[in-house]
Amino acid sequence: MATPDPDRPGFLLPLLLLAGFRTLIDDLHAELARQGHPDLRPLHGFVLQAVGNGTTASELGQRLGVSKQAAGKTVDRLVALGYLERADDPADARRKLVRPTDRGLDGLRRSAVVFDQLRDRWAATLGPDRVAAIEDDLRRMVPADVFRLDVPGWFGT
Amino acid sequence: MATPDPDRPGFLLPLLLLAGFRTLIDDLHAELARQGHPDLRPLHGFVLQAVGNGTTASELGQRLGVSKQAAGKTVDRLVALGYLERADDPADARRKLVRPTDRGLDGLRRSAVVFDQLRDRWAATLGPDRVAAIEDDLRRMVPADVFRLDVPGWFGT
DNA sequence: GTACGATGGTCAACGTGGTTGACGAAATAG
DNA sequence: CTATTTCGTCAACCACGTTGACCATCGTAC
Repeated sequence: MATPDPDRPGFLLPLLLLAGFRTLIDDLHAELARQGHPDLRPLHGFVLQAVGNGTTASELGQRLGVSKQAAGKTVDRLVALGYLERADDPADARRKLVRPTDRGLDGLRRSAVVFDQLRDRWAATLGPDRVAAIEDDLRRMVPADVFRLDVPGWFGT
Repeated sequence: MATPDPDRPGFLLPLLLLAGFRTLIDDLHAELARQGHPDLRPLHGFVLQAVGNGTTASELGQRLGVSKQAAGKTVDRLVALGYLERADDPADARRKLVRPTDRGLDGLRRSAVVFDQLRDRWAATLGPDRVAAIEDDLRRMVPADVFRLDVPGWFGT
């Protein structure tokens, strides 16, 4: 059975939250692919956001809630794709700074624009107040330390 | 930066939807672990739901939107964990029926109960009407073919 | 100034959840 | 009876995560 059992109303909520998320993410990446970023994966947007203007792999791992090794591997892939670059830290020979490239910044800016458009589309259907109400409600239900990115288990399985 | 840029309001919605989903799933599995199912992973609930009273690996793959090979591997793991069992189809020697074991049914029932309790908890905080409103709104925004389970990309990365 | 603990990056091995391609066995269509 | 389709499986691979180990470097304490 594909759709959840109506006798189990609790199944509906997580399913719809996931479906809503996936809808937005799928729309985003379809649009990003059209705009010259076909190899940007759902994970990458979060990583680029977390990199910001520059960090290290360890700090990135903390922000994303994963090990520094996992963060390092993800950085490797994004470097290979041309979205990030590494540079030595002149002040500390152990640290390697991770920075977005121009392409990385372009992807990030386009993501922001597309997400804004998608939110507008939701507002056009549901009304701006209901979208804001969903955001308010969810913000009340998710623990503050889950809403921040620096907590384990944000993505992936 | 961990929290999204407030100048980019669009980032908020997907982040909160994911956070809401993860909060429910994390709470569910913390409770399931307490109730004797510590090795049930987030994915497994969907799979058990999709198996229902019995299917084959191929059909399961279609329902879950993944390849039959991926479905087969997941069934392997759930068989090893004691949640599913395979049996030959007397009517078709190619097919192998996949059925939940008693333990699988127990996990499924407990998941349903816990999800219902979690939804009640949300209703106690937000009010039953707002929870229902979130469900209604999300149902309007997700394409029907995404809400059904038999579409690619439901879980995982 | 040197010894030492904490930190940053990397390597290796592994687990899980996916993919595609190939292939044999069994059912079905002509 | 033969051709095609379907089911299950094997193999190779990829993305993303884990632990454990290790070395280089930094900061501190003596």
